[in-house]
Amino acid sequence: MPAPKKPAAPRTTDKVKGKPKSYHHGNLREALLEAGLELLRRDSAESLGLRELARQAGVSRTAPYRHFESKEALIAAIAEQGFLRLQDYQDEARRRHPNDVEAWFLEGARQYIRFAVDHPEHLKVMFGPYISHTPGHTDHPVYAVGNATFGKLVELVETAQRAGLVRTGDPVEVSVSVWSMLHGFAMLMVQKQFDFLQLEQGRLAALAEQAARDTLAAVRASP
Amino acid sequence: MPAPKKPAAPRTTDKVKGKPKSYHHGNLREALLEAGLELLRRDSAESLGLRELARQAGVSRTAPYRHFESKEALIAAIAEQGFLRLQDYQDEARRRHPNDVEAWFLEGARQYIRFAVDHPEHLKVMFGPYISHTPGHTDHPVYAVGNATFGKLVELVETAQRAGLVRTGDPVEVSVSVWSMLHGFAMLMVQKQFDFLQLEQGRLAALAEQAARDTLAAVRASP
DNA sequence: CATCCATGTTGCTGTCGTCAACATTTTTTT
DNA sequence: AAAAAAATGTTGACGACAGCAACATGGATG
Repeated sequence: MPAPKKPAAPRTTDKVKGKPKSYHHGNLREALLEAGLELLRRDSAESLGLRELARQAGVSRTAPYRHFESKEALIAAIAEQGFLRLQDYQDEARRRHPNDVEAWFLEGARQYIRFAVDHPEHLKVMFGPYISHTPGHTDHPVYAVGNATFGKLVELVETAQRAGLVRTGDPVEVSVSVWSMLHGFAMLMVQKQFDFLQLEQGRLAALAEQAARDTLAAVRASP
Repeated sequence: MPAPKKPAAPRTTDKVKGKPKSYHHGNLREALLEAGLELLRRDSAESLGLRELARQAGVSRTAPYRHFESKEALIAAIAEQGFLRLQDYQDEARRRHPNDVEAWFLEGARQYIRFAVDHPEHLKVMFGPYISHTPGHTDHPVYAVGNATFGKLVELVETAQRAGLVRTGDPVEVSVSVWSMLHGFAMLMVQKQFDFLQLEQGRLAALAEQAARDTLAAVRASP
């Protein structure tokens, strides 16, 4: 009874050292995505390069091209992960408050910010200038996933409208305002643009809570 | 009566062609900034490189280093210009409605978005990931100018608070919400993130106006 | 077992940012 | 006015990068 399959990684975890002589990596694609996130977390910027990633994965410089068409494609793949994770965060908000639209809305806003706090590197890649938005590139999966994420927001807004919580009108228009507020706060925070305010410990959390509440206030139905 | 001084540019405007044999450019610093904006406008992205700029200015590759310490310093200088211009836009809002706080506030919001529409390349550079926010870099003039820009917003908020238009509380906290909303909308727009909504002609302007109104709603004093 | 094909490698080209050393022009000092 | 100093521009070089082409390897499939 020979082992029928070996889908798992033959290489366990060898970032740089330890080369178990296998010519094929076995799990390079995921290893590259993981290394990419790791790099973004540490170096926090542009420095992310295919060669560097290859090095981290213990593989040769052009090996990544067997799994990603280009550097941009790799970054787009990471962004795609990010959108999926953000959707998880949103689902969690809905799960916590299935019967209270206002609580759901507020928690959704908090969860957006929480996602930014937990995964800043994902957010930077999702909304940074790395992914080209020129027509022709828009067939990459990341766009579909991004759209779906926005779609979830629109659903929430529609529900909130039906409940009389949020002002009437084109739900997409309302959603754009909501998105703008949360996106703006999250990006400014993640990019450390609030640092010059010299906020004391715990003050940022208060700001985040206020931003969440203000997001609702921005689109709340007038009484 | 010999001409006492020649502070103006001996080279008029020669982007690539026409080399009036002068060894010194005479106005390289500004020429580089201008060329940088031009490049950002066209190529709309990362492609901005010191060598390319030097080429555009009709000068040799490392000449820019006599005026900017590094690529990042040049970008920071462009960003600085941007903040100053944004302040002009804000001053205009104040000038238009000196005696009506609500109109001033709304116009200020509109002017922020208008700045984004008129000068997207500036905005991208001001808030893109090009300028390092790690401690040690924060001595560049761009930070002071950026702070001053935020300070103007805080002033407006304080005035609006005194007039009973905007909710009480730490004006900085309120300002952060206002900034987040406008920044979020402006950045999403400039980065073409609304494109997937397939907005019809003129629809974006409606979205912008709504965003401006929602910004006020977000922090309005409860009646 | 022979073949195919996905995967990984080495070699190369053209680009970039930046440093060092040198050249030229302008300004300041003697 | 001559000489020294400062500002500005140039060429050469280094290391790093993205990406292409040609080649190598080894597991999967007949």
